[in-house]
Amino acid sequence: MPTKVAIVEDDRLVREMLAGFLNDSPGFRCVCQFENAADALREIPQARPDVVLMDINMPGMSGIECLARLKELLPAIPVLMLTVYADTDNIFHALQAGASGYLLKRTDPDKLLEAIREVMSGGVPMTGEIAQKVIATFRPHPAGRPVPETPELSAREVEVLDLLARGFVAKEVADRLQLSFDTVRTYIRRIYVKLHARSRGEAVSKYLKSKRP
Amino acid sequence: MPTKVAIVEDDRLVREMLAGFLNDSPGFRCVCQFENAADALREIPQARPDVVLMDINMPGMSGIECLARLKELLPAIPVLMLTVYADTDNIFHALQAGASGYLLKRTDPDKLLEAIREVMSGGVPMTGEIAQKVIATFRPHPAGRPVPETPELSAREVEVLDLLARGFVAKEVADRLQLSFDTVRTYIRRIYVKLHARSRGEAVSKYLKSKRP
DNA sequence: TGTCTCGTCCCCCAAATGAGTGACGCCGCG
DNA sequence: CGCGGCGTCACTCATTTGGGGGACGAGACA
Repeated sequence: MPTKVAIVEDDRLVREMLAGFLNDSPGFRCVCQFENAADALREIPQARPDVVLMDINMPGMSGIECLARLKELLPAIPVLMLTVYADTDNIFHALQAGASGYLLKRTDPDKLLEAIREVMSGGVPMTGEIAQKVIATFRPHPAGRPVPETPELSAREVEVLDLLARGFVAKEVADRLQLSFDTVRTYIRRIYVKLHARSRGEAVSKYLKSKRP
Repeated sequence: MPTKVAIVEDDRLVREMLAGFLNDSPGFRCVCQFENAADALREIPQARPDVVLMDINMPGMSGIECLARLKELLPAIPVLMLTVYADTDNIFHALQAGASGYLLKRTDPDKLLEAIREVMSGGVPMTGEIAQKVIATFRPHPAGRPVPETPELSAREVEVLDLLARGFVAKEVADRLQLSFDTVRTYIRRIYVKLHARSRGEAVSKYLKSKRP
């Protein structure tokens, strides 16, 4: 019985070429394809593929969000992320959400089949490029601790974050710290990048947790 | 030597009547008056009054914010809050920020002098009406614990807050919980009221602190 | 029975936020 | 000596938020 593959990819061309390629490869079968995350979430539980190939950049729900939700429905299903970008942030989020592998789209087709086989046998395939970034993320800089660390915020950033945690809005922080509003917003943005956060709530929560674990 | 009083009050009429009244009262002296919080913050450290009468409702910086900052500059100076509103929220914030007393403006003038005397001798004067609300705030409902409690959030509210702490925005929370966007916002608003918070950051911070003190 | 809290949803509005850019000077590390 | 990180500020834009309302049914509690 061939390995049943589901494809989630908004670009029709890429999607169909991928499906075609899989169907031409002995031992693989594309059993369903979706052009958006919502459809995928709805149909995949019925389709019961063995593995999902998921694009990250899609209009509407992102592949990472889709991955996270899919994992709630079907925790066991392996999902391979496919993307054109090798940016640390997406990698981080995808792995955190339970991705079973992370491939760049420019990966050559044979490697893709290999990766699917690998994932089916419990591996976590990723290109060397990605693997490097992954280990970099988990080992901040020097002689590393093995756990994901809070990237160290600068003193100013901590000041700002602390005030945010105490309920002040950006404008009030600016007043208090005698800074311009835009400066404070710059800090907040940098904090988000460092903490992999997207909102006040997440930043504050990670900040507090890093203080008292 | 008379007690030196500073007045912060935007309403000119009220301010001057108050000053006049104090200056007519033996043992009291209004040494400075300000029509806004910013001026007060700038001048009060120089003027060195014995006590500050602070209005809450002022355009621009509120009396509570002014109080908080003043306390950073001069932690020892007693500040009496004067307000027309007896709403729990302002009381809560003012006391938290270090107010030494909380009077309603409709308090009769003699009581005001008495309150100033009381504050000067280390007391925390407040009208009975206020005092009631204060104790109510510190003792949620039944047979009370003496410490300020996290008002218990409902199960749904906790669910929402938890997702907020994990970085989801209201819309995403709605999707995840299968609720309408407006419903989620209603929860968030109720959470703010219960937690005396004004933002994601403050709510999340109080929530996490209540879980691990 | 009346009054409350919940859970759910709806509307409006002004202000705050996030995101994307861009810029400039300073400092430290290689 | 350049490059990156930091601190500082500016501008634009769509979206989200916070803060007001109001509404209705289901239970709880009195």
